[in-house]
Amino acid sequence: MGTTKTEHFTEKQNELALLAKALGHPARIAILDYLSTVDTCICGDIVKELPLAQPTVSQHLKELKNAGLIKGTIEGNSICYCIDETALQHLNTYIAHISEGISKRKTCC
Amino acid sequence: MGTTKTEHFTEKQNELALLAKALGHPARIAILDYLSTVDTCICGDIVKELPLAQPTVSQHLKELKNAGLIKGTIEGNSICYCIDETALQHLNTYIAHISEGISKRKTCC
DNA sequence: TTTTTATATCGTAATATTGCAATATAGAAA
DNA sequence: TTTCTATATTGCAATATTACGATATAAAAA
Repeated sequence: MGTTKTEHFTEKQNELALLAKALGHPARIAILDYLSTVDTCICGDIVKELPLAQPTVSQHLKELKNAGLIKGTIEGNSICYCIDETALQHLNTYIAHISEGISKRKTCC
Repeated sequence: MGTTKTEHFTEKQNELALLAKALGHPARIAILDYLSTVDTCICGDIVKELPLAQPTVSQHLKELKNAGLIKGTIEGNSICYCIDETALQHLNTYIAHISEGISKRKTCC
């Protein structure tokens, strides 16, 4: 065990879970926070900003990239990372969908 | 290691990460999906709905409850679970905040 | 070319998560 | 009370995540 039984759930449920999972670490939230406040977005700046070693930050960046939450473009020697809003909008749409669903039911608890 | 270094991040970052983490499993997304479509919300129905054993579902429900995403009320013999929208709204607010931050910067990548 | 600078990957230890059988608990029904 | 029904908890095996030192890679600078 320790393995999520993804095969039993819908593709959408799995996708949303992966997206949320990528947001489920304070370092990754901190990275998004930082990226949303700066004009330039060089990887090295993120490493300096976070209280974690460079390989650890690199790993978190990879996970955010895998989830589609950020994208990176090579800029000479270094890499420019920035937020891809599309993925975030998916989450927002989902939450809105759930809220709408609830508003159509009787409140039970 | 294996332990998240929460002490280095802000309270808000940690809270949001915990919230997102709770959403970061397809079974828990499936539970929210289900709760948003039914009027009654008896725990047993959720167990029947999900392709997981009862103890596993119970564990997922506990995590959703810990994150404040659902609440449960005792209803005689059984328990009535339902979504608490407040937590979901926190996530939505955060995403909106990030989006707003981005729109104020020059697009870089 | 050699060296520096920036980032990624590998390997690994510590810890967390997932899933379930077995069992506990507690209210309802008999 | 005894039994049934609904849910939670315990214990454990399998796997995943987090963090980082050491190392690789690759472009820039010297």
